[in-house]
Formats: sequence, structure tokens, C-alpha cells
Amino acid sequence: MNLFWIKGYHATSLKDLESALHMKPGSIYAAFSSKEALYLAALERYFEMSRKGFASHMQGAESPLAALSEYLLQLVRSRSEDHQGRACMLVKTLIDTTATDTDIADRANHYIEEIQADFAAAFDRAKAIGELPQELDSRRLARRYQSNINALRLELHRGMEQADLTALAEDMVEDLERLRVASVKA
Amino acid sequence: MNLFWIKGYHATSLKDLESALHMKPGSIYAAFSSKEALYLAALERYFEMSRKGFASHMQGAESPLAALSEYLLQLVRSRSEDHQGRACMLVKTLIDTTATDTDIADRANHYIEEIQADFAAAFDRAKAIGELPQELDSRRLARRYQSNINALRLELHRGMEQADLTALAEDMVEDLERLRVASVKA
DNA sequence: GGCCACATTGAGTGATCGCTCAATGATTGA
DNA sequence: TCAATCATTGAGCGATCACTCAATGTGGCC
Repeated sequence: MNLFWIKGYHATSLKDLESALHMKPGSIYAAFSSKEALYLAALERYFEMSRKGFASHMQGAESPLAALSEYLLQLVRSRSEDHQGRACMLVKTLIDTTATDTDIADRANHYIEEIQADFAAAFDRAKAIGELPQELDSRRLARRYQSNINALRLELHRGMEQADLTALAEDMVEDLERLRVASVKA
Repeated sequence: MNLFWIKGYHATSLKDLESALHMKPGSIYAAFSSKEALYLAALERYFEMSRKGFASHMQGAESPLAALSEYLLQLVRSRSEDHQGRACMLVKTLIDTTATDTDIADRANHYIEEIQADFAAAFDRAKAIGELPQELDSRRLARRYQSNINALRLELHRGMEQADLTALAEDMVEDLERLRVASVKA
């Protein structure tokens, strides 16, 4: 997964996979049945890792909105240790397979929508406890939120400076927190 | 440029280029000297097209801030005619060359920073005529603005529905317009 | 130990990759 | 008109691509 994540589908060769997996080509094709199937397995692992990471972050949070904000800030805090050159794997997948491998791109699109639904559910919870106005559209908020995350991850990939990265995340948080219903905190 | 834009660097083969350019391999290598050099030429063309497009949009605008907002909205209006599968070519380049072709990725990064500087200059103009508070950091605004554009272009690539795309752009515009100094419009 | 089911091996498959170059064609100036 | 110069051709280069398979281990069971 890490290898595919960093190098992408097209740029990762069987030789790369052999040395990363410590397996000879025959074994690889016995275990997984093609490079594409192996990539899909890696992508699924990434998806479930991401989804569980988000779920455990939101787990038992008193304020869903605050937890959503914190998630953005936490994303950029982990910079330079290992996230260099790693945008969201789903986004990377879309970009280098849409034109050539439709089924992989479709899968990535599906995962992105599932995660978007998780975000929407979190916004729904915020509305349910009165943190956000009822008239706001959770789906719409989720799409905006996911756009912000994609943008942050892209800048992580680019290697934007830590201070600028933090400022960017804080700007996003500010716009998000502005939606909070005032009376709750009073 | 269009071919590279759509398929990306790795997925575009010499055969593809031969039929797109109506040239035999020998001619291609006489005109450009390698696939990489040809890609860099295409990338430069994209960069200058983008930069000029933005410059002409801002040209003689009474309100720089309104023009910046309009630019976001205009981006998503042009959907489905030809922008299917086309995120920002600079972003796509970064994503599929960072791990394998450092010099191409470096060039893309450089172009991105140049465009960011153009955005910052536009925000500076908005500050100069009193549309925005002096204490705001133009560079920071520019980074946020560019992130929004990258996110929008990514959703264009994904093929997000027109209505959702418009709503997303409008949300971005709303957050941007909120910064406007109130007295100017009064 | 002897047998079977299974996992692993790695040399080698045809196809395709980016790229080269001797041969040929077209254009020019005197 | 005729060499000189420049552009174009396309067969084919070695390397690498994703992938296969007969041969060879390896572990479990009686």
C-alpha cells in the first residue's frame, strides 16, 4: 500500500513490488491475481484505514463540530515525519487512472463518496445537538469539508512550509466554526 | 498539451504522441529532444495559458475582490463541455511525477508558486483600494484561494454534478466576500 | 518414512516502452 | 539546374513492461 501510495499505479513496476513484498513474480500472481487486483486491495486497505481513523477521531466527541475542526488541524500537524509526497491516495488514484483504468478510478470515486457520507453524518450529529443551524445542508457541508481536506493533503504532498500549512488549516477551521450556533457556547 | 493534460506523463506513450502530433518518432525527437522535454514544453504552454487567462479576467476590473469571486464561479460554469477528466495540469503533474521525475515536479511546483504570486498581487490590489483590511496577509489569502481552485478543479475532474459544483464554488465565494470591508459598498 | 496438497521459484514469454539512425524527400540559393 | 542543407521517414534498437509455468521446495497427516 505504501509503495503504491507514493509511486502511483502506473509508475510502480512489478520489480518494485517484488522487492517491497519480498516475493517472486509467481508468488505475487498466486496471492493476488494481477497488478490491478493488487492495487485495488491496497486501495481498499487505504480506504478502511482512513475511514477508521476518522471514526476513531470522532468517537465519543462531545462537540462533533470541534472534532471536525480538530481533524483538519491534526492533519497538518503530522507533516514531515512520513507524509512527504503523499496526497490522499484516493485523489492520486483518480488522477492517474481516470484516463486509462476506468474500473480503478470508479472504485476510488466510490470510496470518496463513502467518506463523504461519513462526513455528512458527522455534520448531521452537529445539527442534531444544536451546534449547527437546521437549515444547513449536511451533504453540502461535507463536500466543502472534503474539498478542504483534499487541498490540505495536496499541500502536504507539495511540501508546503509548516507555518503556512497551519495557517491554511486555521483559515479553514475559522470558516467552519463561523457556522456554529452562537447560543450553544453562551 | 491536451493529450498530456488528459492522460498524464506516465500513461502517455510515444505512439499516442505520434498520432496526436501526426509525426513519426524521428520527427518528434528532432523537434523536441525527449518525451520529458516535450512534456515540459506542454506544461509551459499550460502555465502561460492559465496565467494569461487569469490576467485577462482581472484586466481592468473595478473590484479585484469581485473579479476573484467571479473567477471561481466561472471555473465551474464551463463544465461538461470539455473539462471532463481535467484537473489542473500542474496538480496532475505533481501527483504523477514527484516520485519518479524530480525535475518535472520541480518545474510544476515553480509554476504553481508563480500563479500564487499572481493571486497575491490581486489581493494586494484589493487591499490598496480599501476593499480588504490592511492587516490581512495577501500571501496567505492567495494560498487559500489557490487551494479552493485546486479543489474545484479536482471536482471538475471527478465529474461532480453541476448543481453541487456551483454550490461548492458559491460557498467559497461567500467565505471570500465576508472579508470585504463593509463601508466600501455603503 | 512416504505421500499428497500446496506454496514458491525464477527463467523466460510476447508486447510495448522510449528512442536512434541510415535512408529518403523537400527546400533553398547561386 | 544542381549541389547543399534541412526535415521527415519508419524499421528496428535494447530495455523494461506485466505476466506465466514447469520445476522445485515445504509442511501436514497417517
